[in-house]
Amino acid sequence: MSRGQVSRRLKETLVIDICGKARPRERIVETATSLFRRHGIRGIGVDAIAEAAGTNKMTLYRHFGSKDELIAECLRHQADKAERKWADLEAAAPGDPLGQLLGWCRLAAEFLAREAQGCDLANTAVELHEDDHPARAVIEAFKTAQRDKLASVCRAAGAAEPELLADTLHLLIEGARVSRMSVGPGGPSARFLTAAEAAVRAAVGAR
Amino acid sequence: MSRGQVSRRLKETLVIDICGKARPRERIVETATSLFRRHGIRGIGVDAIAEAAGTNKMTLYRHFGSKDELIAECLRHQADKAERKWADLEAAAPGDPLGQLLGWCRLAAEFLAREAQGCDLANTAVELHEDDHPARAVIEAFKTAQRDKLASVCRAAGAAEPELLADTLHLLIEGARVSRMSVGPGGPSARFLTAAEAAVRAAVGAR
DNA sequence: CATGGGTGTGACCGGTCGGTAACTCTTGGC
DNA sequence: GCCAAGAGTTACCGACCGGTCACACCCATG
Repeated sequence: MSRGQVSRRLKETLVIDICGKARPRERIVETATSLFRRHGIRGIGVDAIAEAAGTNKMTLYRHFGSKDELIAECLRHQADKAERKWADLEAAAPGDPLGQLLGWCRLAAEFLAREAQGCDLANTAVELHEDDHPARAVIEAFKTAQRDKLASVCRAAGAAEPELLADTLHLLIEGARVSRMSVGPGGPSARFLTAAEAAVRAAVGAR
Repeated sequence: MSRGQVSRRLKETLVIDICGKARPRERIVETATSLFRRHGIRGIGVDAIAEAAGTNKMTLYRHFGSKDELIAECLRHQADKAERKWADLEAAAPGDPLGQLLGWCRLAAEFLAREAQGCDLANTAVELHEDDHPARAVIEAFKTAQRDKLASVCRAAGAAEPELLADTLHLLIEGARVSRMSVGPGGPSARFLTAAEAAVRAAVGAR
């Protein structure tokens, strides 16, 4: 009664307006990702996620089996999204690895200035404490892949020590994101771009 | 009954053997710190903390009022401990700020290799999501103070851009600690010392 | 028109959580 | 030896958690 009066058709329409996705599965992933971000993985319940996604707990469990699997799925989505960014970088500066590297620095700095949250993957790694959690493999694979991609671009750009430059840039961005969560955007993370560009310049010489 | 048979005197003795502290308040802080580290702040209950500290929930609440206040107190302890390290650094290389800076790099790298956990303060910043949580002020003050101390040493060491060097080193160590939690000690965090020393060398010149 | 897969609903389970109350016991300082 | 302060014990509260169940429902496909 009361809220249940609204016809199912109308409710779905409302949800589509809010979230832009018709199928429950994707609505759940999208909604869960943003709720995990806002409240932390342990800070939001599956019931609240399902309701916010305009569906219910049963449908959620039918799709994902457990909250832990839902977490892993959300991270997989985020990882895919991040990996697709490299294609944009290559498209923006084709055949110019140094340009791609500097583009990566600029893109990371923009994201840092715009978005309050840190990296979902890294944050989850901090929040989870079970070694066998399904999300752990996703996190490790993603972080390793990101660093390796960075290293290959550094190598192509002719850096003196490409592995060291890649690790340095990786540590800088990772540190900037976590620092932003501790002291906000006015802290050391504001100097990320300057620090990163200096590291690149030192390794490949002035442009 | 059963477990309660052991006299209070004996129980306290056992706890002293385990934890090295006689007074409940300090045992609780010590125990809570290590349990928060192992299970996460939301992953361990006050009851379990009290029991592990060889006391009980009522005593815990009489001392700290709430779990949130206990969290803040634990972080305060950790912050104090970390701030005391700077005195050791100064004592090891008195009047030699560059030596202190390199000593800081080496100390951080050693800690990184030895301890699996990241920074308790930073991890808590990631885990907590309430803006008005009592721990937030502790975290922000500590992180800011650490960066400022780093900056003053960089300045004394004659770095070309002391603020930038301090931010760079801060981002590197912060990134190394969080990276270690994502991909373990074999990842980019293993290159922290090399990257940090390179940054110092570039700003101060060869030693 | 029939059917079956995806979906919605509401109730329920056992467990855990942070926090409180009332009472007893122990101990150190006077 | 007394007494207050600190500490221990037990039970309890209401809320919420992840997860399951049985059942009704809608709608596209045949």
